[in-house]
Amino acid sequence: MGAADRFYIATPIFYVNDVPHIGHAYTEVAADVLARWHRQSGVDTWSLTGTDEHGQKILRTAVANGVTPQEWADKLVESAWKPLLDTIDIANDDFIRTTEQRHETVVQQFLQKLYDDGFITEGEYEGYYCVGCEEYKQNDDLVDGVGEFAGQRVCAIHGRPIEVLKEKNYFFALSTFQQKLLDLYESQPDFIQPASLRNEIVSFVRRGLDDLSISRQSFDWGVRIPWDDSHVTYVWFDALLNYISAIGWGSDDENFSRRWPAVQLVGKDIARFHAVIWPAMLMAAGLQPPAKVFGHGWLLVGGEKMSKSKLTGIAPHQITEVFGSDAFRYYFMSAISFGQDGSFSWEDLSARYQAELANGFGNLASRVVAMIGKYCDSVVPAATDVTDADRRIEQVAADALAGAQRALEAFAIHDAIASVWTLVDELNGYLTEQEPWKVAKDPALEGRLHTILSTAAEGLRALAVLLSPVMPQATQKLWVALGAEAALGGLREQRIPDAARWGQLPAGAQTQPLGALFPRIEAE
RNA sequence: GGGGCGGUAGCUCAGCCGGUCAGAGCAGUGGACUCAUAAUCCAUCGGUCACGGGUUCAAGUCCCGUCCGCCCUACCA
Repeated sequence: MGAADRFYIATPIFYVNDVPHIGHAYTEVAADVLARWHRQSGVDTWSLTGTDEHGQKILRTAVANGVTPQEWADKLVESAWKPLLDTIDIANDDFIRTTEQRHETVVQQFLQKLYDDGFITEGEYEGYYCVGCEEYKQNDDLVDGVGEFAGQRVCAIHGRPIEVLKEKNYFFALSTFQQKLLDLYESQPDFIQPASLRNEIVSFVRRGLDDLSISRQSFDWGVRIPWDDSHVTYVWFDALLNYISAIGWGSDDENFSRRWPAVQLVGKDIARFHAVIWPAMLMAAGLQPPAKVFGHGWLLVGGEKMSKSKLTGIAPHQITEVFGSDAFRYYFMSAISFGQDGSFSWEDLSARYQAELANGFGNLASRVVAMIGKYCDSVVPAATDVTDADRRIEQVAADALAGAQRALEAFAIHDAIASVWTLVDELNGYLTEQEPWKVAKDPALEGRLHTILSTAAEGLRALAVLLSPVMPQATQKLWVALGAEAALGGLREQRIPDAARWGQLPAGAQTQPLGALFPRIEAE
């Protein structure tokens, strides 16, 4: 099976201790739209997401809450992360947790293989250790001391001097992969996208790589190092392996070779792990690197990256409760150039909802379905008197599809939506020009009336298919209202490449009343 | 300190290799229309493309400098 026939997309897995915010949701929605689009294009598609549950932070919060780390993780997965996927209507094929047996087994197998092949060596890790926190600190976590500790670097949390501690660690020979990585970036220029991120990564790798410490001795919430159970695996090394553990590496070779390699969708902050460490790990194990690492931008609130400490973090449900999940998906996918940072504001969301969804697409659906109800007894009419104006709609639909496919290939989700939207705009203009409400008054023009409404209904049929990956709920309602569910089968079974083929919605299909797809939202 | 990205109409942003590139959407204004969620359609107002130099026949578009903003600098999408 060729690369074009299959599509495996993976999101980063959520660190369970985080609080879900719209940034997490943004990544998920993007992956979901890409997956749904490919699936409906007839591509053998698999989409994966999940949770990252090991590490000291989780251990500590679990202890603070008086439960075991596993219980703590279980609780967060069920109360926060799986509900997030429902909130934004994600249709993932699998959900992997790093505490699952299927994952831990793979981590150990993988480590053992690298160890046996000489890619893992013993070394000594030297770091700043805060006794209060009971953990090693990065330089960022330190501040200048005051008072009796003036002149020293101290822990930002405890304000006390840190100790320099040494610990035996196992190291992954990352440094030996520098040239191989550079060769990869060179031979596969779109391995890292967008280009700005690629440049960043390339120059980072050129500066040289250190071996990576991949084990910890100071706590025990993690996957045991198979040949030395006094160590647990470094969380990132553990977490990255989810992308292959979930598809059966080491246990189901057939499925593994069917799915791998993956497109990795990541926030640009963790691109380094995915575009440097991860491919190196795979190379060490003799596996193909990911197909692509695509780094999307940040959601900015008030011009700055969202953050909890600045209280700009927004929970996805705050948005979906007001506007619905379709609007959430549409807004972030259409308003932001995928790959670049984008501003979020309630005002912008609200304005676009009103202008584009309620007044644009939603109202178009309303007026067409209402006219078929009113002038044609709720039966889709036949196009018997076709003019250039009607053919033009057909052409716009074909162009919209072609443009969307081109854009999607390049992961330009916003451009794909814009291309589809040309059909929304064209249909609204078409109705205004054709004035079916006037044509309806003259019995002699019945053929034209039917043709106009048939064309409009057919256009809506195409829109329902093309927009279903972005707005599964509204398009489903429209699909049923058009009588398409009964006449053509389920919306999800419709093939995107066929979406612009005219004349699919048969004359005689029974339409049903359609409530507002995107009801007006009164100002709060 | 080093690195990245950005500064284009009131707002959010397109503008790839320099030559209809001064644009889109929204907001504003005027008009048309009534099938529809007072919605749609047409027209229109609006910018010395951050600032200063330079290269060029020609520069938002390349080069240098300055100012401003954001981000990264090994474990936050």
